[in-house]
Amino acid sequence: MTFRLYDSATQAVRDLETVVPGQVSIYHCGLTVQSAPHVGHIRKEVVFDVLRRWLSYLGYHVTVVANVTDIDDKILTKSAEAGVPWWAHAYTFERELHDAYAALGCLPPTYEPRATGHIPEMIELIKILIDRGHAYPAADGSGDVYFDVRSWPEYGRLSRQKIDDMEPAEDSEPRGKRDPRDFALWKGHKPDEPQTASWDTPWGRGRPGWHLECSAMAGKYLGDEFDIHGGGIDLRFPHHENELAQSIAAGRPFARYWMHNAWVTAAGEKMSKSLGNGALVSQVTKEYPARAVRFYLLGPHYRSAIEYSDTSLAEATASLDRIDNFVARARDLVGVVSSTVPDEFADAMNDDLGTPGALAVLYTTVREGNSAIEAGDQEAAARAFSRVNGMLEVLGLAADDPVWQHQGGRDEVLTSVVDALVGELLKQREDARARKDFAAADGIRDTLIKLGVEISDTPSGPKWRLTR
RNA sequence: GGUGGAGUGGCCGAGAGGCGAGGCAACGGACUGCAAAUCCGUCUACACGGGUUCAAAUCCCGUCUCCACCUCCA
Repeated sequence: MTFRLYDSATQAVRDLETVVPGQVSIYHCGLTVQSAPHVGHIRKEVVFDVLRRWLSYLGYHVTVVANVTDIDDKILTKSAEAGVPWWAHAYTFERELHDAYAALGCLPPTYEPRATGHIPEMIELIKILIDRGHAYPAADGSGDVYFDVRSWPEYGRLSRQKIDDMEPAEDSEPRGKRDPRDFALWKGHKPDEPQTASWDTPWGRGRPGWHLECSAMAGKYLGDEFDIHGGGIDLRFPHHENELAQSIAAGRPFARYWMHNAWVTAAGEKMSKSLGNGALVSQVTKEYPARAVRFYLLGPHYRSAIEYSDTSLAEATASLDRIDNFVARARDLVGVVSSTVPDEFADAMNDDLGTPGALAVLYTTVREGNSAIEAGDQEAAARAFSRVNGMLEVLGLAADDPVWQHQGGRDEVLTSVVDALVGELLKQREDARARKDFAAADGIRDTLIKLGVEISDTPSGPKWRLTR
């Protein structure tokens, strides 16, 4: 079975047919580094990380590009308010973005270009558009350069809107536009903006428009035609519509598939900074294990909205805990095994990245594995263990995946010391149990539980594991 | 006004004409000194009103409610 993906442009699930056989090129719009990322932002990173891992598992050579928008209106406004240079502001939150996606076990993109590093590519693209009659410098001499939507009959194709049905922009000072829906490719420098935030062009000093940079960078790193263009569903219009128009109007075939993830909601409403309901990644990963947060984000399908709540996070933590518990028991019984992936899991993943179905297979396999352990069936336990390993690896949830190693707590030396200490206490507890001094035995157990060590009495003696 | 999406059992969340996704919680049982963990079992749902069909959560018509995009947004 081949990998199939829902393409927002055609509103259909289609078999993945890549530009170059055996290779997949993916561009997903990164963040504007203007403030700290919340769970909603990071959902996109996790979704595309799993996509990338799955395609790699299928044998594709995957190239992922995610840009960093390090210059825009908000960055200029906020940095001015904070009294720091705009680029310092941008770097600060770029680092926070990196911390956030690393915290959730996301591999860094193959290339992560910054908008400000690609001004020449953008200027070149604007030239092509002007030459072809699809762009023009603003009539008011502001230095703005606009895309002429009326010159491009297909404008609105991606979001299936007709130009005349769209609400005209509200701010609408005409600003030298031919049509209110024309969007800025380039923004002329304004006197109150820092000189460092503008570059020379044939049309005067200025800075990039948001839409243009993605077209320019996608073209540079992935070529004129590439496979998958992704981002949050809220980017479909205007951002992706505009990217598509610019790129195709410039003679580039651009993306074959458009993949959009739904948002994270809080109390039913889209998580966003302006509503003040954004749960910061840095905060959430303090309250819940980072792997559990990732697990939570993979529970619903990527095209469904996902509700953020303490209940959901607590549930995800409990569920992952159960899986981890199986992994620990299985490793204890059968040692290290190889990794495989069950067919049903592969089917679910191949069907538009169906993580909910894939997780159902994971749970089922865990139950089968636990049953096998109960029954003392080593062979069946090993089989289940190897499948669980394989599934966890593909989902980026394997506890021993290098992406999690940087988050403390599982240091080897520390673990061996704790192991010895807990072992000593368990020996004392066993002695107490042997002389039927259950009060003393339970006292030791209660202490350990309080410290985050869970005890299980098994036929082969007591076992322990960390619960946090 | 235009475009897109949603309403599923106590809660979360899949599915998208027929064979009970799954998880969490709860309860009952097995196991245990007691627990924990684990396993087995119970909880048979699809906003509302019509219709099509041998068969509808799924298709069609209508109604209600909610969310999102059309302005910066993952």
